[in-house]
Amino acid sequence: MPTSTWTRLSPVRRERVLVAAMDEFGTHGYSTGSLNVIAREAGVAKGSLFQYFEGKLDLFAYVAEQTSLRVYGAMQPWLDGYDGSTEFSRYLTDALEAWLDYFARHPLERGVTAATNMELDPAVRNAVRVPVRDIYLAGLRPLVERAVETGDLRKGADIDALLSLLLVLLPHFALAAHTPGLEGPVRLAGEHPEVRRANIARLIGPVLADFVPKEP
Amino acid sequence: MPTSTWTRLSPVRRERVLVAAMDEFGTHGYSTGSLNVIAREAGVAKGSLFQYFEGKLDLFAYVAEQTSLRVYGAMQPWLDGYDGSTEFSRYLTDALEAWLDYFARHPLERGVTAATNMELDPAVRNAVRVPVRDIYLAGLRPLVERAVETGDLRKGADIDALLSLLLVLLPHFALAAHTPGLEGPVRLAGEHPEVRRANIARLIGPVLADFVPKEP
DNA sequence: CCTTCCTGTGACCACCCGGTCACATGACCG
DNA sequence: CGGTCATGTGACCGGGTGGTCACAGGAAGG
Repeated sequence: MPTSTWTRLSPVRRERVLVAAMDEFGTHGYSTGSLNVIAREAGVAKGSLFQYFEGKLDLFAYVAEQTSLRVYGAMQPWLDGYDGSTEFSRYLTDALEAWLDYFARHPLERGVTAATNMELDPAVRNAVRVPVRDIYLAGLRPLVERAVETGDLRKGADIDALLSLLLVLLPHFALAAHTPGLEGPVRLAGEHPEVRRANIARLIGPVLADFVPKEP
Repeated sequence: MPTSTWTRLSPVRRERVLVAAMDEFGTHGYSTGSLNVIAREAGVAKGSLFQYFEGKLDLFAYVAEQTSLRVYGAMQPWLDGYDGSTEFSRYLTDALEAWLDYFARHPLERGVTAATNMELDPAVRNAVRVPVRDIYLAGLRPLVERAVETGDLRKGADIDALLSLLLVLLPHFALAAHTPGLEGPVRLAGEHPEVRRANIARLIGPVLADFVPKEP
């Protein structure tokens, strides 16, 4: 948790520090990220960082939390906007396209998401990855449950299984296009938007097939 | 690539260095892993490491390659053993159970696999993750193609899509049970083997549903 | 005016890093 | 024996790390 000094800070100074930290941690990860660099890029003395946060881990946890809130906020219209008026697999393809676009256009958030997902140290992961997963779950579960209620997903569908699969696929989709070695034969960084959209459908379609109602 | 000195080394000494490096990199990852620790744990002078490898990255790449070969070798019976005599989803569930067991019983290989998958630095990923993905693909594609030939998977199934999904799910399955924040609601670290097996089927079943022949 | 409190600062600390290199050891060979 | 070569060693190097702390500046309030 940030100190009370941090909360009293001028918004511009806060933003400068936050952006510098997102950039550094997002580019180099937690352990390799440097507080010296963050302070320099933010135009702030290193000592100041320790007046705002308890230490490196505290700062990283704050950065991860703020980032996931930004991402969550950007996707909120999609989470709220599902009303069963379109087929669920069509809706999900649209949402994933927006999801990919968001990370393509927000490299800072993408970097921090990558750093959060790829952190190895269990202590750091517990401080950072576990809370983020719970934020994802809190957003996705109501959506899926609503889709089952409206009959857009099959009654009796294994909701937990679908959520588990989405929790694997969402970060993958967000990062695969920009992370060497993550992409399989079906590419998500294709030049043409139409190709990319078709490929999203190729990947998510089969996963959903067992969850949608069977055609009579 | 290791130096010629390395190849001339006594097997015991090679193994001591390899194990120490797997342990250190597997526990702390590439950038945080320490050559000092590796040398100490292997009972070898630090200078010797630089006679065996060009530097830290060369050693890590070697460790990653050897590890993926060990893993590949352990799964080879499964890759070769598929003969279409059992339903494909049943076969894959069995294979994934063996996959999970292997990593549960081989913490060194699991650690290195995690470090390989979670490395953030693009230069390191290109040296390490991309080759490993190609090894996976080279093992999986023939298997899937064979299953389509035997009719165990639907004719005209989108093989590339299935491979892409497997490339996401396999490392996830290997690591989720031991990595905080990776597991979704359907847990793979369940105490009872039967529960774990059922959960594997809950996750892989829906993914395969669209690829198997439709029941008449 | 002085005092008090909050905030900002960067030199400084102990520590660890990857990498180097001058030297020791010892096997092999003429 | 002496000479050569491959190998092993660890002190040493420059550099970067997270974190600390004595001090400076300035606003508020008496």
